[in-house]
Amino acid sequence: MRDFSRSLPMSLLRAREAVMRQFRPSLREHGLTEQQWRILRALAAIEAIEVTELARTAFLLGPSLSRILRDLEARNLIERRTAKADQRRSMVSISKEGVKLMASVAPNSEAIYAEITRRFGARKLAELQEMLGELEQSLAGLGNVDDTLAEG
Amino acid sequence: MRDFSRSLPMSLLRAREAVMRQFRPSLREHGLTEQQWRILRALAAIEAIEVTELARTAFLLGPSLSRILRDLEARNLIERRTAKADQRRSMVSISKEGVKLMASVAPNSEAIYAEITRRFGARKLAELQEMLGELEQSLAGLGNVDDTLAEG
DNA sequence: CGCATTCACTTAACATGTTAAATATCTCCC
DNA sequence: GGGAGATATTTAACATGTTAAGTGAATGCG
Repeated sequence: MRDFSRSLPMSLLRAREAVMRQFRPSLREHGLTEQQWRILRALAAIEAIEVTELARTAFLLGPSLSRILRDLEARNLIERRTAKADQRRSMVSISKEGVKLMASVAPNSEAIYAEITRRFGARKLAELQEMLGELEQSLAGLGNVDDTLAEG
Repeated sequence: MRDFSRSLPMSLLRAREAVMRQFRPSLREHGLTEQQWRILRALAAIEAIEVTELARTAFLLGPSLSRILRDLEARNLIERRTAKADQRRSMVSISKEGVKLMASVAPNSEAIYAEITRRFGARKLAELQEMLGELEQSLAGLGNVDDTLAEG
């Protein structure tokens, strides 16, 4: 069997960890996890958004998002109101406090991102992201592997 | 601020998820998580290994590994014995049952990996992994960001 | 209308990620 | 050889990942 430390999943995992390790300490100083930060950033770019759509944008599963929104709301970093037309849906938006917190984290975060870009190279970074996107695309249809390959 | 859905961490996260989504159902049928599978594969390649070294190989943090080893041992998929020379260390190895389980999962896993390679292209896959390795390398030294960039 | 179905979201249960602290053992140096 | 500090591993505590089940509201169709 192929040396698993050279497998694609491991390469992706290690690369992502190398990147995230740069951001986590700074986020932590502001009492934010990586996922909470993703949510705030997604909210900052928009007026208000439904929970399901936010899950798609921030790339979080529903249950995780549900918990995190509960906590962020308790910290007054976000606001929620039920949609008028459909009582099932709730509209989420960032609060004034949330915006303030983002403003205090963003410069640091930007500086780190800039340093990563500088070290790796802007062109290579663009190439890498292009390839990652293509990888995602090429696996997009391959949803139900177990129907075709599993047990085979 | 940069559209976060196009950021490097998100690209890496989505790409990895696209890949892992292919493997999880098959692993799940055998009662294994992604991390447990990584450990078994790491163990299969070697006679015995210390916990700390295994953590490095399987890219898991100590506390996670500690819990998982406890569970795998309870399922008789691995074996542990204390090192003679140093009572602090414990040597971990895969059990006969573990080997058997691996044998039952590996073909499926290999088939999925082959299909991913086919779809994305073997050459591009090699290029991608090369770039991921370079990214990791370029951030290797950048350990203590908060000493140089944070609060700046 | 009425009710089965679908939908949006949450809760539950268990596994892992992450940091800090605890525990046990070993090493070194006086 | 004895105690301070280092090391290997585990435990604790809290946050998220993952799948299944629950809850309440909307929808469709007889």
